[in-house]
Amino acid sequence: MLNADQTTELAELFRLLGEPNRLGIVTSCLDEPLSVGEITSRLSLSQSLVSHHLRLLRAARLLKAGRRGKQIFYSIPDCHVREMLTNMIEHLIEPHEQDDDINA
Amino acid sequence: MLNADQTTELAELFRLLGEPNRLGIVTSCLDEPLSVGEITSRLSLSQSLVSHHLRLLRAARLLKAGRRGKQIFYSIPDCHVREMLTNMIEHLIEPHEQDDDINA
DNA sequence: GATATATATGAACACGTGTTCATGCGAGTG
DNA sequence: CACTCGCATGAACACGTGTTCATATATATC
Repeated sequence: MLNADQTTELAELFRLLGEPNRLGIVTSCLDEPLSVGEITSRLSLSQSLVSHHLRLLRAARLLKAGRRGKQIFYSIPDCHVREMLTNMIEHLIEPHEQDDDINA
Repeated sequence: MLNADQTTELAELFRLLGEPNRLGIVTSCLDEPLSVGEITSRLSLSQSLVSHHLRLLRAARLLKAGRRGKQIFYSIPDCHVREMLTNMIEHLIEPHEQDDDINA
């Protein structure tokens, strides 16, 4: 299916989305590009923290950056990321009996 | 978009997929249900480790378990998980100039 | 029922990582 | 050109978490 390196690389993407604040940053950019300041105030996080996270998300191409005047706006780079998030949200809200058990 | 609790819950799902061994376990079950023993030998991991990971994945409904004879087989529970993985893989292999930079 | 096989669980350790505080940098503006 | 605003970076700490070793459970088979 996937070799070890690919798996590690893919896991790295998921790991980035696996931190609440970071995921919040990504999802907040789903509707419209947001400036760093906007993200900071909407999520009530320190500006430093947001910047640290944005750097990682940008590097992984989970967000893309673009300057508009003084500010830098972040947005979702492609449809795969968007659809992936959609699917995961659907999985989350999907009704489910907690058949955690072996018997299904 | 998503409230804080939903974001945390969703992040938890991604966090689980964000560990290479765990992601390997999930993706190895993409094609066909696999027994714990099969997973253990294919990924060359300790049986204990695999079981620990399976427990978490099962609880998060990223995998479902079913007994067949002596063994327990794990498989992907629904289409959302499968599609989500597909999208993420496509995002991974997507050609990209490393425009990590602000200028796009 | 006893033994073996397949999987699950618990405790403990080593390590990575999210966060903060302080500071640096660069583009726009007067 | 100096100044400021918006964002980025670096160091350091506190905490969570993946892994292993040892052991427990449960389902088949004899």
